[in-house]
Amino acid sequence: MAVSEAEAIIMDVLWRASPRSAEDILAEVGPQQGWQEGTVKSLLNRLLKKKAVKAERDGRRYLYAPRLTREQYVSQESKGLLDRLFGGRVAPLVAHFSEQRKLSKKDIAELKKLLQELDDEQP
Amino acid sequence: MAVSEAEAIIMDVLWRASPRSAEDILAEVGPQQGWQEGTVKSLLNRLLKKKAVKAERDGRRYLYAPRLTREQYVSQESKGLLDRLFGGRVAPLVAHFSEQRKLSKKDIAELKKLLQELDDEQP
DNA sequence: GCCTTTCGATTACGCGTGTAAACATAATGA
DNA sequence: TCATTATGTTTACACGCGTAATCGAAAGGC
Repeated sequence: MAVSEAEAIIMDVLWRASPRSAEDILAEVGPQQGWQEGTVKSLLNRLLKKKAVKAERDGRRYLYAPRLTREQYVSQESKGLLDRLFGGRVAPLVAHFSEQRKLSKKDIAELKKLLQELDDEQP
Repeated sequence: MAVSEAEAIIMDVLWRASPRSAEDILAEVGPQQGWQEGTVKSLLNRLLKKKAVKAERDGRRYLYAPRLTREQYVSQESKGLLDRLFGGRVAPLVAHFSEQRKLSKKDIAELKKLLQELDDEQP
């Protein structure tokens, strides 16, 4: 089963640093999201059930760590969107952002460099 | 409120051609999705409630047409993903697909052309 | 003028989600 | 030792979604 949006916020905290306790996670995400203890605990339990995180006992409490990597998650999500909306092809996606004026100077520069590198590695 | 995934499939039919009757939509999408009449009608009603489609009476029945454009929908969805996963920047997204070997020759060629055109229009 | 067919509208129902309260349990402090 | 605290587990509840069955009304057919 898929990691939901609220769950992904918890994952984000764990991707930044792990393993960490529930208290620790709450401290980082609670104030910002307006979540309280029970909410974070529930989300952690659902993530455990989905095998997206693992928990290791540390005395009285648990320390949580990702099992699903950020790369895996990002891949699933972006492939889903690419397939649903752009026929699975990257160029139309970029064209869309270009039309939407969502390409910054920096993006353009980086994209050029990226394409250059691709040329270099496959002569 | 957001257009859900099943609803988006109905929208797709309407984006391809509209206005069309519920019967018509069912014929196109039912067999393929395994949906039957009631399902399509419900989805249409939810889309009406969300103001994503409009309905115009045609004798005994209605003809449905998009109110939300495909462009709008695609923009919302892709901006959402971009912001959530790539800090709102396009280059990292493309880099991700590149690392994932999801860039075809064709993509690369089109991207080069796109960047070239961007250079041309802003000398 | 009724009966059947054709549409749309309403209602239903199980499941996941967001958000937590309530409960259980073990450790700790008085 | 007994109440309190700290943690995790279970239960709750409203809401949206996927999927339809049912209801209601209008339009023809006879």
